This record gives sequence, structure tokens and C-alpha cells, in this order.
Amino acid sequence: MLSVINGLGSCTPYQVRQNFLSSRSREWSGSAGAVYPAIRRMHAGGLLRAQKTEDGRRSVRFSLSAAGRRAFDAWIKDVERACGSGLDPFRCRADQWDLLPAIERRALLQALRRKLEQRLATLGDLLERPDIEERRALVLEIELHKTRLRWLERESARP
Amino acid sequence: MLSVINGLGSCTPYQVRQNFLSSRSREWSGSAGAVYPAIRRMHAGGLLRAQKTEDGRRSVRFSLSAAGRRAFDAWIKDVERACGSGLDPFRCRADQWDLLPAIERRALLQALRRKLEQRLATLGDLLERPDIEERRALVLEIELHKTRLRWLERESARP
DNA sequence: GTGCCCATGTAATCTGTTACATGATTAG
DNA sequence: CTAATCATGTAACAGATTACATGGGCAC
Repeated sequence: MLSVINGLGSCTPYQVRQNFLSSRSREWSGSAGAVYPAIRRMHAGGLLRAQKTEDGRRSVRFSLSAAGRRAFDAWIKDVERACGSGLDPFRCRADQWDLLPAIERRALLQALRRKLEQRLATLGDLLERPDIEERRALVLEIELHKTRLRWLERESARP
Repeated sequence: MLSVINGLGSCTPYQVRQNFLSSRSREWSGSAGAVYPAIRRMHAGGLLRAQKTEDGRRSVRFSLSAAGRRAFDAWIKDVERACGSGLDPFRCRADQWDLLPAIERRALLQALRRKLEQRLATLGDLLERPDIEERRALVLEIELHKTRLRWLERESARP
């Protein structure tokens, strides 16, 4: 998945790490202990090309090698995986919620709706900002959350 | 996440494993090297209660202890995590697709649409079967895939 | 009995996490 | 100069994967 970051140019490990840290993903911590070894592995595996840049710092910049670009391309075009359902923390819980006693269930669904609406507001604000990257993914995420919200509303109005 | 399986009754490690193997999740292999140690850990941590059942086999059945049920409850009611965006393989790629040359991009979006429609057909068939468990999650998954499909159609008709 | 499947594991390996360590540069 | 921060790591640990090992019951 580091391919994604490296897909955006020639950069130092530190920049890669910052990118992970700043991306509000929560599913990936971007910890030093993950990023640096991963880059070393990819370099050893021939997916990255290193180029010494003599700009004062001893920093080494990495970019995708031909093999790296091929691997990235294969990842992008992996239709099978792309259309899988992933590991959705909302969907994972969906059937469990139904087992709760009616009162708890009602309260929980309510809390979920509030949280989703709040999240949608935040994402909507983000969308306004001109400097935001990954705009398409953001639009999609908003739509997916709206779908979850509709599902919740349908679930709330039930036996 | 094993809480989910254990939430469905008193069972042997083997049954847990079969459940994982049969659930078309792909995000979790249910390998022996994961399930057995995990159960041992949870038992050691006091989340599981073991009961020897003398039904011939030496099988030990596990069920949730009081602490285990509390942990499961906390997981179910984790609104924050539930409303996070998870690790969606489709959304992850969404912005990368836009970087492809127009012809490749068009072909890929087409392939994705076909795949999604096929997946939707499969899930629709599943929904017909009366013995299917996790029905709510299935309905939700279908809706989410439809949302992705709508997004794709909007993306296909673009500059 | 022999072979096969059921059920339970262990070993080696890979990768991610947290927490700590280190040298280089910049602010005061 | 000293302290903070930048940039790069390492160490210990947790958990997942594959592949292999083991032992009991059943079919033939």
C-alpha cells in the first residue's frame, strides 16, 4: 500500500511517513517501525530506486523503479480485490446490533445516526477546502456514509 | 473479532475455525495458527470459560465469561469505530484510477462496473436463500456496492 | 489393519505497533 | 552553547500466514 504514496513522486522516507501520519486514516498508524523497514524491503526487492540528493542533508530520495511501477499498476488494476467488501467496521457489527434488547438497540441506533451525521458534516467541510487531496475518495466516502445512514433509518423503523 | 463468533454460542475451537473458513470474508483466513492461539489468549485473559463436555471426543467447549460478554458488548457499542471508514479496497484506489491515461481508465472503469454488477447478482441470489445468516450485513453490503456502482457511473461520464 | 478425515495444535516467518535511541540542524 | 525539533532508525513484542505434525475414530 506504500505504492500509493510512492505513486506520488520521489520522496524521502520521512515524507512518506508524514503523509501517513497526516492522512486521517486510523487504519494505518504510519509508525516509524513500519515505514522504514517497509521501504528497506521494497528497495531490497527492487521496487524502489534510491537516488542520493546532495542538498545538505544526507537524505536519500526514493522513487518507483520500473518493477515498482508495474507492481503499483497491478495493484491499481486489481478489479477482484477492489470490488471485494473489505473490512467494514460498521457492516461487521450490523447483525450483532439486532440481538440487543429493544431499548438498548434503539438508543444505540440513535447514537450511531448522530455520529454518522456528525462525521458527514466534517467530511462535507473537508470537501470545501481547496487544498484537499484524494477528493474522489472523499466524495465516495461521503456517499458510503450516507448509504449507511439510510440503512440505519430503515433499521430504526422496524418491529 | 472472535467475540462475534463466540457471541453465537458455546462451541469448540474447531467450530469457530469452520465458521471463519466458510464465511466468504477473505479478509480473515481463519487459519489454525490464528484461531487456536487466539482462543488460548482469550481464555488466559479470562474472556472465555471452558467446559469439558464428555461426549466421547476430548473436545472442550468454550463460551463467553462475564468479562468476555462485557468485552463483546463494548465492541458492539463502539460507535466511534463503527462509524469510521475502515479499510475499503475500492475507496483506497479511487483517486489512483483518475491518474491513468484516458483509454486505460475507461477500460478499467468498465471492468469495475461489470465486476460490481456480477457481485451484486451473486449477493442478490444469496439473499434469496432462507438459511443465510447475517442477513442485515448482507443487505447493507448490497446497498454499499450499489453506491459504489453509482459513483462509478458518475465517474465514467466525465471529462 | 490401513488409509482417510476430523480436530488440535506447533514452528518459522512476516509485518505492524509502541517505545526508545541517535545524530544533525536550527532557534534562542 | 543549549535546547528543541527534524530525520532516521532499532528493540521488544503482538498477531497473522503458511506449512507441517500429531493422535483419535471410522470405512473398507
